[in-house]
Amino acid sequence: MVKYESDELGRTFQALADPTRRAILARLETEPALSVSALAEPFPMQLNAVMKHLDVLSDAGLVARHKSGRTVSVTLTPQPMEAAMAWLQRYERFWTASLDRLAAFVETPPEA
Amino acid sequence: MVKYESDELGRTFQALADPTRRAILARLETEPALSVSALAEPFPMQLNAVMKHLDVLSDAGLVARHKSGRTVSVTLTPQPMEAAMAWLQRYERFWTASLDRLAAFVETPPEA
DNA sequence: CAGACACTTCACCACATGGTGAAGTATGAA
DNA sequence: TTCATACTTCACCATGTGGTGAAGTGTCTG
Repeated sequence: MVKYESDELGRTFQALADPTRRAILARLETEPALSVSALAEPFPMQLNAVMKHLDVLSDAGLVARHKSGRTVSVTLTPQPMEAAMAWLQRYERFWTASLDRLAAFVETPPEA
Repeated sequence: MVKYESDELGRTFQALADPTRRAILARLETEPALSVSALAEPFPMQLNAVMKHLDVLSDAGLVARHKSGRTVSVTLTPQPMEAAMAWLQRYERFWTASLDRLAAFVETPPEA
């Protein structure tokens, strides 16, 4: 279980897997620069916990923190999502054009 | 840390976060129905470990298993990816049209 | 039936994750 | 200088995750 590799895409998906983190990103979509405490305020958890989520998000490159004075403002840097979208896009054909073909595969014997 | 909720989207992203599982899905994209052992063969781990990955993938609804005789064939059922794509798509504007506007946000003081 | 084969399940392990409370560190204000 | 504010870090905890080896189950095959 070494996980020494960089695996950018993995960190992106991992970061997106938590509902709290998705909520943080969703808030930053409409309010483009929020302080850490403003971000944490709506959540039913301690500031520490939100900090850890922010650590995961910035390790994944999805947000950036900028200290100005004693407040730290968090901004969206969603470029890593582009790679995630691109990865998913390879499967798009399965739920658009050839859904019936997929259904056929599902019923196909294993040696086909 | 209850995690009682269903959180379909979270399970999807969680399933996609592991490189082994992404490799499994990638293989199923081109070879639409593979047996469990055929799927496991290229990986440097025991069959058990691959089984656990398949459990995660089928819990997320990304693959289906169909037993026929003593072999089990695994097929791609990537519908949950559609929701994941849709979620990501909300952020698409940030890396296409208004990248310069994003850059401006990054430099904006926190109270803006 | 006996045995191989394909898969599943069980018990276990090390490390990651998501939370807590409490203490620590700058920085702005009185 | 003193104190509150805004984060950060530390120590800890329960549970989840990704792997192992070994045993169990159902299905062909000789």
